[in-house]
Amino acid sequence: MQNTAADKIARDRLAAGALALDRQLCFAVYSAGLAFSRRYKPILNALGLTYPQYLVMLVLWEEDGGSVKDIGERLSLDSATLTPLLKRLEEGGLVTRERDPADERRVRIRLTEAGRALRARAEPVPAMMGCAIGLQSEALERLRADLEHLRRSLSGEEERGGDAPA
Amino acid sequence: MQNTAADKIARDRLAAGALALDRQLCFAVYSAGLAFSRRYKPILNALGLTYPQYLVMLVLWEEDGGSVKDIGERLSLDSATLTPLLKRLEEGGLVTRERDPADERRVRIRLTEAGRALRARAEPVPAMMGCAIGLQSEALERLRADLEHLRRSLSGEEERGGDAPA
DNA sequence: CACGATTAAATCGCACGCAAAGAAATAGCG
DNA sequence: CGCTATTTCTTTGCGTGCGATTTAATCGTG
Repeated sequence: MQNTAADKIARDRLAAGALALDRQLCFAVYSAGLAFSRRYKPILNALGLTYPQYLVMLVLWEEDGGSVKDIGERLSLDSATLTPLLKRLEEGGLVTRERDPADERRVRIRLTEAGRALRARAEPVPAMMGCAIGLQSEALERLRADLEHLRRSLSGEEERGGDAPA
Repeated sequence: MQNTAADKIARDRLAAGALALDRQLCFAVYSAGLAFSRRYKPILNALGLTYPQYLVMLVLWEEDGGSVKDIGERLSLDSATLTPLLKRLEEGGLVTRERDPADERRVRIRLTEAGRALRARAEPVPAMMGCAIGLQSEALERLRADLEHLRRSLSGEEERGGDAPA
């Protein structure tokens, strides 16, 4: 595989096409997501949480006592992911898992006292992360909103304002 | 945990704080990333690739013959992630893995004929994904650029007013 | 009430993503 | 040259994500 100059030119022209890594929105999102989780890791480590566990705790701090499915809908994760994660939170003493007496199919997740107490220690986390981001809050909010729109489009939750339903 | 109306109001005020899930940029990125990979899955399945494998192939289609480290730097993934992934691509007959004779620490990754041929089948993928996204291309590009900036900030590649070489 | 359909979790298998430790080769320095 | 430090890749272990399957409970219909 010797590369002649002509070969390289030919490859570069192809690379400039639709498959160019650097123009993939998906890669930008993927890569930013990894960067986020790496940045969060040492901070959340101090709280004894992984990044997905932190997200689950955010849900619970807003709305305690939901079922596994409820939490899954909030985060768009399914029970195959959440069940083991929630068991680890339970082992860590942050939540309890109990079958709902009114519907034994459901498992209700409730914060323990330790789980609620952890909220205070998590309070400064967003500000700490904010320092790591070089964007003004208006730009941040626009970016967040664009991503939410993107997620909705990708999930097929089209919300008509221009997107013709198939 | 009976919820009185007062409790709920108290919780909502807390939820409106910095820890509110729906105002976390990190969650928007995380969630959009998962939505992307779910959307890509059936398409890439037809090519016999996972989503991270697809990203590696994008790199190789642009620049063949790099080392594991080279690919890792392009995608910001380390060799612990890439080694097994590349072995699977090798098993699938898409790449070869050979120690570099000039430096036996390196493993050079090269596309096989099948690996190069797969490019043609991948060509329509971006257009297929484009249809799934409800944004104009200008907005898309702005979003992509914002995310790239975000990734850089998070990775500590700060470039305040241009990339200051360390 | 019976019984098939649906729903909610759990379980299993596989592929990441990464920290930590290990192995092999090279670089650097006296 | 010799020896240590560094670089590159590999391996191991753990925690996600998720498809597929299983189990148990509830729903809907007759």
